[in-house]
Amino acid sequence: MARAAGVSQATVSLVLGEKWSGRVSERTAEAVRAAARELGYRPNLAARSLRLGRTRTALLVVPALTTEFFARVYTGAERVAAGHGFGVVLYPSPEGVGPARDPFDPARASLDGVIASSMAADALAAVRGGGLPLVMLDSDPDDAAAAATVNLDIADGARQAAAHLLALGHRRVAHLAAAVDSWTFRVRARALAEAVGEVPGATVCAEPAGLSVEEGRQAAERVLGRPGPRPTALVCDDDILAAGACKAARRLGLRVPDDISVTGFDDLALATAVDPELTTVRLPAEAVGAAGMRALLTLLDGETPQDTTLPVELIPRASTAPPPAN
Amino acid sequence: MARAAGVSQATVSLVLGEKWSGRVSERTAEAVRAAARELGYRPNLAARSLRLGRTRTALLVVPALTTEFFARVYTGAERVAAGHGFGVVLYPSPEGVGPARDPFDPARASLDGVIASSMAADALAAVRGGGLPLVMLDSDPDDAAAAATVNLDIADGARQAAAHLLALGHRRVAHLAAAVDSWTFRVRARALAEAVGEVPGATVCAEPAGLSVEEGRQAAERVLGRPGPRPTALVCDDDILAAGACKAARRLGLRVPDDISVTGFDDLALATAVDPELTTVRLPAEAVGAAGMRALLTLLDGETPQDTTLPVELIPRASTAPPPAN
DNA sequence: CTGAAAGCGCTTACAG
DNA sequence: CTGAAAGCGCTTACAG
Repeated sequence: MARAAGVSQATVSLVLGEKWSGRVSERTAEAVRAAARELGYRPNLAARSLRLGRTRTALLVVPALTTEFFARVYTGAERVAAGHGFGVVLYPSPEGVGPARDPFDPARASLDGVIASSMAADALAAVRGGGLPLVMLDSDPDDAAAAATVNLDIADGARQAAAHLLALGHRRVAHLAAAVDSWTFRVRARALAEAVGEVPGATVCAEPAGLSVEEGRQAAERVLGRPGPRPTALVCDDDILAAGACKAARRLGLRVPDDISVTGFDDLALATAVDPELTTVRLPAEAVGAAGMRALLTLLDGETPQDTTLPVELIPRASTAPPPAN
Repeated sequence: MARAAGVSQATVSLVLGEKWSGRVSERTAEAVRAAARELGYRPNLAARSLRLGRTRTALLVVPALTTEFFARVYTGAERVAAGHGFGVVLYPSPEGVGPARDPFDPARASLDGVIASSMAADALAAVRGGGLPLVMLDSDPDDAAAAATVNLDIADGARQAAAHLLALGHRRVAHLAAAVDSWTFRVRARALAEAVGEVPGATVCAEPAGLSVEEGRQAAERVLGRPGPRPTALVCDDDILAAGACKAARRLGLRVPDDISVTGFDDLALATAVDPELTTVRLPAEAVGAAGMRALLTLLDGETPQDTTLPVELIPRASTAPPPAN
């Protein structure tokens, strides 16, 4: 205890907590700071939490940390949290096999709030009822369980992709749809269908695919191998799927983008690692995390955060071109 | 407090802490459990930490969370931690611009130990001197600061890549070397040079590259565009660099693997997302995280963990082949 | 301007 | 077998 080196416990707390102005003399304050520096003193957070009844810790529930996208969401949330003396604890859904873990051990009891992605619905179910303030990410804004929602303008992104392809002259588009029952993917499907439906003679058909390169490749091979006129463009629900679609095209002897155009969603590093580089809808993952954390902080302040919808942007690259003359 | 619903505080603590056998009657124990269930009682972790002087929290220091590799390291560490009632807090090094954050705010004071990657050296410097138990990942085993080290057999991986290429008939290999001053990359360079040096007439030249697809591409273009006999194989320090190398080859009109072979390190999802799929040295990232956490737990038990070296495996895929006849 | 005291919710000897 | 009490290190009224 820094008390040994000067004054009383209360004074130390005041000075180090920046609440001393007009209550402690400048001389004393400086003495306290010097002693703290000397001793390398750090306040005990457990004691502070106990006293304050808050832990300044948030739980981020994500489907899996091994995907670049959610790693970035975390990064954004964490940065904002740090600026407010908050910490973010991750709760990645148990992926694959393995015993389901208790999300509250050891987190729950020392949590102030939860930020959750709609894709981590299962994990979230365990957290529900905790009565903790909840901010949902990329989710149905009408979900009553969430005190606030931070969304991406996903529908607009799907429309931008459709408009890009339509303007290029494509009329037969296939949608490689993520086989995940989540609000964000339903929105993509609906917006895409509507946008394409507005152009006479244009059609979309949807093909479900698990979220992996391999399953994307298989789904694309199904679509492209089907009898009847072949689609000239593949709109994929994310970049991973799009990478799989490109592999499928190549296997079938089709060139991207000359014979078939491909678009993705996310703009992961993968989008520019593959060749040709992917035309994709960039989702500002870090901004999502940051906005989620801000909303949670607002909630903890007893105020009502505004629902946010972040804009989204199509990045045209080398995987799209006019359809083959034929 | 569950006390209201039954007995004394001490009894509740004993029962819920599974320390009651022979000290509390079965009847009382059951009554306590029932009451806890009823009230949805959760012990306050801050109070427990304060009392026990331990927080059951570890800090994982990594260079950046946005890379799939470290996301997996975290996943492994987290899984082990959870099995022991421990939490893992991430401290990603400040990447790019932005104010350097204080790694101790709010983590430090409530940390029991640190697990750190050698690639996060800068961030670690801030943590040093904290006097916390430290487990280093993929680092120089002679580093005195670490109480334990968890390593990958990186040298063997480099040797496997070299042997694979040499067996295929390659004699001129170039090394796209990560431009990061870290033990793990120095080991790769040395092991590769030694392995190639053992074969008469075989040569390696190293070309530094920043760890991105774009910088990998540029470095590969420098190597391949140089006057004199062109290398027939490119050994890259990671998969990202290898993806860049493949793009460079294609830009120069060279086919992978017919004209030039490429290998990577890591075996990220990226390795099979690109076309052709990458021959690469698979590093068991999750196992590294898990072993790191186990070592830290051993340390916290007052025992001395053994240094670990995890085996590594070359995965031959489509980016390597015999050199062109010529 | 500064200090003594209470109390946050636990766990762990110590009595009984 | 069970309870009363101390104490972990803070912060915040409350005195002085």
